[in-house]
Amino acid sequence: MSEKITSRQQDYSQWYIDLVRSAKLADYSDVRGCMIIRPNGYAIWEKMQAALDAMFKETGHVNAYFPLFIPESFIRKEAEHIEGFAPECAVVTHGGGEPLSENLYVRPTSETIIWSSYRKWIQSYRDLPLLINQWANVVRWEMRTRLFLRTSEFLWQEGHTAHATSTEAEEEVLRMIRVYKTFAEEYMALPVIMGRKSESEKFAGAVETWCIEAMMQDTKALQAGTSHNLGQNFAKAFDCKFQTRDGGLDYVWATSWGVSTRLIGALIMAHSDDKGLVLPPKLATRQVVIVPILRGDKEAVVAKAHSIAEQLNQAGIGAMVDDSDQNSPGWKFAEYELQGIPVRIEIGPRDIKNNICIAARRDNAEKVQIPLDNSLTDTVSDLLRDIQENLFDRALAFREEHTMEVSTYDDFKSNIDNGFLVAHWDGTEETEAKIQEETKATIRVIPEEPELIERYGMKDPGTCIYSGKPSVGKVIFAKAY
RNA sequence: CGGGGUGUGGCUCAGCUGGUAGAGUGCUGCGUUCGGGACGCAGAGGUCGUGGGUUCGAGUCCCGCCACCCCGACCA
Repeated sequence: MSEKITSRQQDYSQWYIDLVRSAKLADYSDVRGCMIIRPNGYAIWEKMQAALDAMFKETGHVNAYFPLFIPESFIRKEAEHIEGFAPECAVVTHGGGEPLSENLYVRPTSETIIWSSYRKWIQSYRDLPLLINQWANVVRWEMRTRLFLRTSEFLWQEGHTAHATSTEAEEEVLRMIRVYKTFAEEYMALPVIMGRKSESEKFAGAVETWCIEAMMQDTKALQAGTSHNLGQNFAKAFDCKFQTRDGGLDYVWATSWGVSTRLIGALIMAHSDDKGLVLPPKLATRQVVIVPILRGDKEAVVAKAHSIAEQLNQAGIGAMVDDSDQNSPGWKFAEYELQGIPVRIEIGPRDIKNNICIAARRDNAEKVQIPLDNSLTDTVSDLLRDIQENLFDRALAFREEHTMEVSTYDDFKSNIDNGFLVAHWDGTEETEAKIQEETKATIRVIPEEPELIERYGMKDPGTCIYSGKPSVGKVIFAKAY
C-alpha cells in the first residue's frame, strides 16, 4: 500500500498525520497554516455540532451570528484582551481597492464585537440574562500548525452570556464547563478533568478560566474546552450598564465558552490505533458497515445484506452495505477499519445457511456470531453501547495508569514525560514559569473533581515541589498540545 | 524566527561521473476472483517547484527565489 500509516510507537506525531490524511479527514490547503476539512472529517464535526447544539438549547441558549470583521478600536478596548490576541491576528487594511479608514481584524474570538452589540441590547435587569451562542470560524495566526489541533483558521462555537449578578455568571461558567465534560465523556468517550486554569493560562480578559483537560495516547495533555468568567471586564470596556431591580446602575457580568474542531484531533489521538480511526458509536456517521462475501449465490447474499441494513436502519442504527465487486472483502475490511466504523458485519453463503452473521468490533477486533432473527437489532445496539463504554473505560484506565503524584522536583523531572503529575505548587506565576522553562511542562488544570481531590488530597496544604514554599493545594502538571 | 528536510505522472518515490523520463501504487476498460488490503491482459497520465547561468545538450552542475513538511520558541 502506498498510504501506509506510521505506527504510534515509531512516531506518534507522524502516525497522527498519516491517519488524518489516509482516513481522508483533512488535507493541507494551499494557504499556509490552513486546512481543508474533508467530508469524512466534517461529518464528525456535524455530529459534534448536533449533540452540542441540543445541549446548548436545553440550557436555554439561542444561536445568532456576528460579523467576521472587528474594527481595530473594538479589539483595543479591553487591555488584557488586546495584549493577548493582537500578536496572532490577521488584519484587513484594504477593501474595494482602497485603504480602509479603520483596519478590520479578522476575529480571533468575538467578545469585543459582541459586547458592542450587547451594550445596545441591554438596558435593564429585565433584558438579562442574555444567552447567545454562535457557530463560526475564527483566525489566529499560528507559527506552527497541526491538522485539527492548531490551524490558523478553525471552526468552533462561542457562547457569550450576560448576567445581572456575579453569582449568576459564575453559575453559567460552571454549567457550561459541565456541559462540555458531559459531551466529552458521553459522546466522545473521552474522560476529562474539569477545573480551573492558573493565572498565566487563563483567557486574555477573563477573571477566571475553567477547562476540561484530556490525556492523549502519548500521555500529553490536550485542552478540550474552556469556559470563562469575564467578570465585568468587557462590560466596563464597552460601557455596558443596566438598571438593577432596586433601581441602581451596574455593569453587566459576562461569560464566554467554546469548543472547536480541535475536538476532532482529541478524538483521534485518544482512541485510534495503527489500523486507523476508531470512532465512538455516538459520533460515527454510520455505526455499522455490512460486507457481503460475494460467492455462491451472490444475489441471495446481497439481498440478505440489504435486508439486515434495513432492519438496523429502521431501529435507528446507521448501517450501510458495501456490495461493490470492485474490491475484495479483505480490502473493504481494511478500508472501513481505517475509517473507524464501529461495527462491521460480514455475511456470506455459509452464514445464511446457519442463519447467522459475523460482527467484528473496531475497538478490540473481536468477532462474534449474531443470529439472524428479531434479536439482531437489540444485539447490535448492545454491542454499540458496549463499544462506547469500552472506549471510555480504556481511555480512563490509560489516564489513571499515567497519572502519578510526585513530591520532589527530581521526581517531577524524571516523570514528566510519563503523563499527568499531581504536585504541590506555591501558587506563584514565577514558579510556574520556571518549571515551564526547565521542563516544558505547564499547569494544565487545578482540578475541581471531588473524586480526584479526595484521592490525591488536592486541597491539603503542603510544600511546593519547586520553591519549597507553602502550598495550599496540588495541581496537575503535564506537557501539552 | 532558528534548526533539519523535501519539491519528478493523482499518491509514494527512483533517476550514478550531464545524452532527451522510470517503478510501485492509484486511475480507465475487459475477464477471472472474493471469509483479512486478489490476479491477468490492454490503456491513459509528466513544460521534472520557479527564474537565471554553464554546456552542442540540464531532472542531473552553479546562483537566486518560492512553496510545503518536520523539530523548537508562541498558542484553542
